[in-house]
Amino acid sequence: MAHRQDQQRRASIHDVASRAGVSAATVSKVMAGVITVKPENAQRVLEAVEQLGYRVDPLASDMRRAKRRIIGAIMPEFESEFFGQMVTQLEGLAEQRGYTLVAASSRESEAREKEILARMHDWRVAGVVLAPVRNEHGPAAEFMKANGMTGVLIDRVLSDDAFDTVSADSAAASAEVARELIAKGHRHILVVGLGEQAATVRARLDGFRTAALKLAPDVRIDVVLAETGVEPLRAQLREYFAKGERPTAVYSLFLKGTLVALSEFRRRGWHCPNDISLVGFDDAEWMQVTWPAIAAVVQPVRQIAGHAMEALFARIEGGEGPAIARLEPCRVLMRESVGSPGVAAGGGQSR
Amino acid sequence: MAHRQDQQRRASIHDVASRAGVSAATVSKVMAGVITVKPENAQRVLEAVEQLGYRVDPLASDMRRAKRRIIGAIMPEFESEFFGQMVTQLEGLAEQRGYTLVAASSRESEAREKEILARMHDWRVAGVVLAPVRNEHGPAAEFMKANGMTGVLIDRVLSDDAFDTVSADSAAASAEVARELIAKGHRHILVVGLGEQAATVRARLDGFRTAALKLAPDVRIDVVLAETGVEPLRAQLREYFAKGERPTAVYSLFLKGTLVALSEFRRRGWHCPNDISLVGFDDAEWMQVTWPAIAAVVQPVRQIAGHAMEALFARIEGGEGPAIARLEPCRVLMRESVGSPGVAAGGGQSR
DNA sequence: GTGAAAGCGCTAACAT
DNA sequence: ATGTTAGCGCTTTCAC
Repeated sequence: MAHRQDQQRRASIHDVASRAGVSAATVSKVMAGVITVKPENAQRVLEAVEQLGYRVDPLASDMRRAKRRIIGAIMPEFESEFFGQMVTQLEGLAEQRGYTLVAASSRESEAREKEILARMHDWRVAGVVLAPVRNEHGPAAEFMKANGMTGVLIDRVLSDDAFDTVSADSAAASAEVARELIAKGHRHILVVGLGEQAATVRARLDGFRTAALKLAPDVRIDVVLAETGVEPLRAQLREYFAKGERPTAVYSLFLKGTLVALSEFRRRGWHCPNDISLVGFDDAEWMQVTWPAIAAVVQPVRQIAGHAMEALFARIEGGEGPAIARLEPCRVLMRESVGSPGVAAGGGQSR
Repeated sequence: MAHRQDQQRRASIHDVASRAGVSAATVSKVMAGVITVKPENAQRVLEAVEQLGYRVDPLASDMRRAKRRIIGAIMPEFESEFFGQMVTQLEGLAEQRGYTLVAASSRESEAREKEILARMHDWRVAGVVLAPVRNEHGPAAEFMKANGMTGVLIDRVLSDDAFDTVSADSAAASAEVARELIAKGHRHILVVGLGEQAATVRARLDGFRTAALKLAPDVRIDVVLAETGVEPLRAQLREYFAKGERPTAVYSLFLKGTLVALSEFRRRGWHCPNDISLVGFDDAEWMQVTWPAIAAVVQPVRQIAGHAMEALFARIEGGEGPAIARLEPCRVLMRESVGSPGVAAGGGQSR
């Protein structure tokens, strides 16, 4: 059993050194795993460490180094499954390399995003994984550039010339959604999104439109894009339907949009898929247990996190070269919320 | 505009000092807002700070202090709305007091929980907000006690004699659920939960049972408690229904249980509320947009976070006295998933 | 192989 | 009011 100096001041490297009868420098070497220490001494150090319950103070240790072994992660929010999983993944990957992840939420505010980045710079983090609120051209990326910070951009980005980027292959996934909807016979489709998320929304919209028009030149694609915020989107959507528009399917480009669409369907008494079909970008656990289950594009969180960290550490360890942009393939899960127009679904809905 | 030493080594307190023609100590005082500095000098310091883009290194600054201005937060997971909101709240509250929140996920593992705590101790955090995997008696709380760490326990706890605790008033909320279900005429109710979360589950179950039996002594309450993990719960639930049991309502004591219940209903082709009613502890955004909307107990995240931080900082600032246990009142949202047995719901479900 | 010395960037006592 | 001194706990030359 290790005896600890409970409640007391924690043992420092000097305590260990004197107990082991060596210098602090030697203890430091043993802790760092340097092999040039006489086995006998190493043994005594290890014993002292055990007896005193000594542990290296990571912050003090980092003081002397150039970069601290801390990775900063900035997400637009923590409340959704996607970003929750992302943080969990990033945390694990950082840990594996002996780094600590410090995560912060920009709460969908670019101003706050920049403040957090400044704080992370103060902390002299080794690198940052930034999921920007809008896109790769925000003030945060600017700040990172201006201050020579090393970082990787993820999610709401396409590519950048200063930083590596990793995101879901929005265009390809959207094209697949288009194929599915067209194949089911949909010829009037509404796409909803948030203009704020510029590049990503563009990619998703273009990917969808291009594929859809190619397969069915006569398809009508309406677009409701709110510039900013979920509530304005709700209002615009309500207005759109109030005009009497009656698409047979809705493709939502982001999770909150899917929720808004569902709640607008509720208001009007429409059921999926009989009255209207629905597919959303971003999957969530609940989508497979509701009736009907909601079709969704599943983003490969693990791959995004993995490749982001890979790229980040490559840069931290001095990797040079032009910024690379990765697109990770998504899976499209066509569930019960999608049907064919004019064909009542069997099973679930009607009783 | 501030001129920064872009890319270069960041300005240190000495750079500022020499540029302002004062000593580092004076700069330190100015930065700390000490008023005993001659206005003229303070002015020059501020100018130098501006010109060099100087910012205090919070870690270096903390080296000299007893406690570091870091708060650790340990959550069982980041993927659910509840803990996501919790982290967001805690982050904001820590920030307000000039502290940085470092959040970590124990991934529902007590072993990992303890490891993280040890790491936080290494970091010499000023305090910890711990949402334990099981309850207040786990190895993590033990570790905190043994090492004289200051902390607050939240969520899956009731009370403790070593640490302040803050959690939802599970018993009261469950009693309200019982009242609602009994009032609707339910006399055969299934409660599902996770035994792991001992104290909390007990409180929820007892609160429910006591209230229900008081109002309707003839009520039959079945209980399916998996000891550990969601999948075993699913299996037990399946077995329960396979026996031909047919309660008119299900009360799930935690979010994942609600999802499992819904998916089991799906398997059997049961709809809420006509075939069976459902209420779950823990609300989520999607629950109000599905059809039917799912009834839920809403935990007061802000209050829990707020009071937890209040208690924590009181201790950090030397507050003595016996540990207090706070219970925060919940709201119960009875939505469409709850009906009366034998009475078909109007509107939504049938078409 | 090992230890003494010199800091990392900052703050807190103590003089002045 | 300000500067000097002495570290916080650690790592890292660089002699020995």
